[in-house]
Amino acid sequence: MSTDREADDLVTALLLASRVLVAVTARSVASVEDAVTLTQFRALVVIDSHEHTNINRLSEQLGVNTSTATRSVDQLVGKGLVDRIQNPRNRREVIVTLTTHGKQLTDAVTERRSDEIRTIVQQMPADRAAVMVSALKSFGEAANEPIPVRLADA
Amino acid sequence: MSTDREADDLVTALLLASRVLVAVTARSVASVEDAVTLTQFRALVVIDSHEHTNINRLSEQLGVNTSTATRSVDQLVGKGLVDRIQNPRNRREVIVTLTTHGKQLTDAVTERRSDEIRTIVQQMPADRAAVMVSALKSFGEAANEPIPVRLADA
DNA sequence: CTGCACATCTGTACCACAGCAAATTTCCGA
DNA sequence: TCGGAAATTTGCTGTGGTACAGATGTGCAG
Repeated sequence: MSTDREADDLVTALLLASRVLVAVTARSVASVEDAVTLTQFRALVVIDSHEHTNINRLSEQLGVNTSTATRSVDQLVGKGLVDRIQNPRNRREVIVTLTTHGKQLTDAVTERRSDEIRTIVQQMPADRAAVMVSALKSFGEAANEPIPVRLADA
Repeated sequence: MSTDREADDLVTALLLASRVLVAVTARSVASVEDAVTLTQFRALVVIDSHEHTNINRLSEQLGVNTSTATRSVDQLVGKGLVDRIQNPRNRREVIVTLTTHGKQLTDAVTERRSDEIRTIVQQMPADRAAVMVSALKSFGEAANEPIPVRLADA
């Protein structure tokens, strides 16, 4: 970044955009709150992104006790959204994976979020939209590098 | 937007940025989870943004029963974060406002979020950052117009 | 003044979630 | 083989969020 002034402007603009995107995300998650609770959905997302995870790592990712993770998985199994599989290499471990039903649910949330974002994007002037893509990619890349905070509570 | 192709690229880029910003927001909120729960914090945010709100409107904004809103306010009052004030015009109504302590808490969260965003922004190439501000403002404005979804669960 | 509607609060009940402690099964190194 | 560590599960307990129904107090129209 060149000047502090420009940086402040960008931070402010991102704060504003952040509110919009968080609200969009909250709505998309709320659309499946009849099927699963917020905690259960967070577990689904972790399982989706870390295929073949066990209870321990799941609990770490969620920042909760292992017993809590066990019971979250219990409920998700009961709803037919995930499967418990014994690891043949290590029978102490349980591997948790999404069922097709569970995958459909997480995909539905993402799709709903995409739809809302697309609706907004279509209202934007073309010239602004054109320059935004590379800038956002750059932002995403910049975010991946630093990781200046603890991961537990993400 | 000009072409569908460009629109899809932008939606994808925004989905990526959205994940970053949601994670940043989640961390900033988690930093005060010792003081208040997530639901209580959501109430604080509503009260902060809609100064002089009553229990009914608060419950509508949160999408919960009025009794739930009453009890959330109970707890927030107990923690010294909000004040109940009898509306002199209408003694049926209770006006809820943030105490200075409550305001400090919500501000602290925003500040933490700004700090994290600033850290990311400083990693970006200057040329990308320069064009991003106007584009993001345009995005924010575009989001305000449509409101294609119900507000209750925001 | 009376009755109805409104705003809030209270009682009750239920479920999700959280952690701690203990039990069980399994793995692995000595 | 034996003992400790690891992974999961289960029992127990507490807190919080939520809704429904009902009580209380207040404003307002007739």
